[in-house]
Amino acid sequence: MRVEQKVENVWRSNIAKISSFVRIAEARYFSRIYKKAEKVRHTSAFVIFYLSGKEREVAFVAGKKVGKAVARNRAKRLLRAHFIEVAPKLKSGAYIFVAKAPLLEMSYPARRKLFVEALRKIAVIKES
RNA sequence: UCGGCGCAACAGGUAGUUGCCUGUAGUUUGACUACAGGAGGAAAGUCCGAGCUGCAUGCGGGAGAGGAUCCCACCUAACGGGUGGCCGGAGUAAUCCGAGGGCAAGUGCAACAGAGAGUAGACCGCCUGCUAAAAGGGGUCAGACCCGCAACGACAACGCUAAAGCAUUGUCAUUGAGGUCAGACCCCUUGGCAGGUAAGGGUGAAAGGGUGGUGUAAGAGACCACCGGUGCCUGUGGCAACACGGGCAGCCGGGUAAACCCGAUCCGCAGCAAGAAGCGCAUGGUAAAACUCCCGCAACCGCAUGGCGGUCAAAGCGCUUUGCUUGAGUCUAUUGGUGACAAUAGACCUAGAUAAAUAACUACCCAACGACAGAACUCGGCUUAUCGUUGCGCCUUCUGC
RNA sequence: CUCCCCAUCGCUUAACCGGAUAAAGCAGGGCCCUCCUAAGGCCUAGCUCGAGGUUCGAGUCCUCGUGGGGAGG
Repeated sequence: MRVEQKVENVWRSNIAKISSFVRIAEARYFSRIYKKAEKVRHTSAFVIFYLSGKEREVAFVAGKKVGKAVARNRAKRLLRAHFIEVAPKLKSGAYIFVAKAPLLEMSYPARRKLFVEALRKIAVIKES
């Protein structure tokens, strides 16, 4: 219930909207998704956590291992850019993408292929 | 020209597709549309200085603790920053570098080596005196002995001669030089003892001014000349640091304060996770405070009232709003100044996010995938990281003409 | 974001007020001992986070950087 309330607040304040997905901003909500994630997909460049639900929520994370501030920002932007491409096809629920260091060294086709394949493996892309 | 030095600017661009943040306006108001704007020279490290905000009533002052700075003048809101100079060092030069007060206030430290390491010091050396019955060398003197030599004399023998005499041999005596032995005296060297001496050697990172002379037993600032340095007085130039001189003085008092410390100057402390407001939650009568202390004034409270004592009532948690971007602002021109910078005029508004916005992809340009790298309250600096491109000014050991 | 600490062989610690060839234990390598191993004995390699500065001399003092750690919602 508490989490739902937080989500309401986020909605009301009208911040951080990406392609009809709302950004996740609450630290406790993050750890909740990490623990209860229904599907977790590891790749060489990033990790995906997915928890199904009515709302459409997303977050992009880059830890200190990725690099300095510039590298972390770029990693999150790359993940966000790929996410926007496939966002309309995704099922509703909470997504968290955690970047890893090798992401920055990959070329665009390789990144895109890896991203789409990973989402398809956990079966969250609606077949249309 | 090669090479080098200094200063400044830029930090990929263009087009298309899909997207992000903020503001303004509009609409069918939890959204959408249009327009405008949207990281840096270091945004970094957090090393300094401020603004701003608070810190047990406020204002003012003082002391202590603690910290910082240290040639001079100027610039600046301020600074430990900058500019110009001084001094010292590097370089042919342009130019660059320097935490650059005080160890002739005190206390401490200097391993090893060395005689001695801070009121200096005698290891070698140099010099003086004493010692010697010690050792060696030299000189003088007189003596004893020795053997042969030389000279001269006496005697004897033999030979020659008429004789004087000559020659040879032997013995003795004298003299001379010589050798050996022990002795006396003197000198030198070595040794021992007592001193003198800091010129020289040697040790060390460092040995208590340097060079030459006088002087002395040998030496020494013991004395003298010149040079260096220190202190005091003083002249010229400079705002000053200081520079160039003159005179006097004692003879010279080494290094280390990024050792304790002393002196002068400056600083109250904490930080936007400061602080303020709203809504909600759940407690609570003791917890919470930002270096310590003193004085004065004012306000208020209490009391036993010309005085004495005192001064917080909330702190917390969750969310939202605010602080939050117009400011010691930026650009241009002119003037003043060697310069940092200042003044005047005009123009401009230039990110304010909050899991945190500038992106992804395609094509082309260029030698280049492009360097270092992402605002988080805001400024002024410093330091560190950095692929390159361009412009301006300057130097001349070297390369070429 | 702000404010503080720390750094010595592979690991855990020493090194006094600046004076060494930087020390010890464990771990490593070699040899001895043993039928073999363990234990034990002997020997051995390996370190002051990096760059400057102060000093005659720096692990120690100072500055800058690097890498760790902590506190504040």
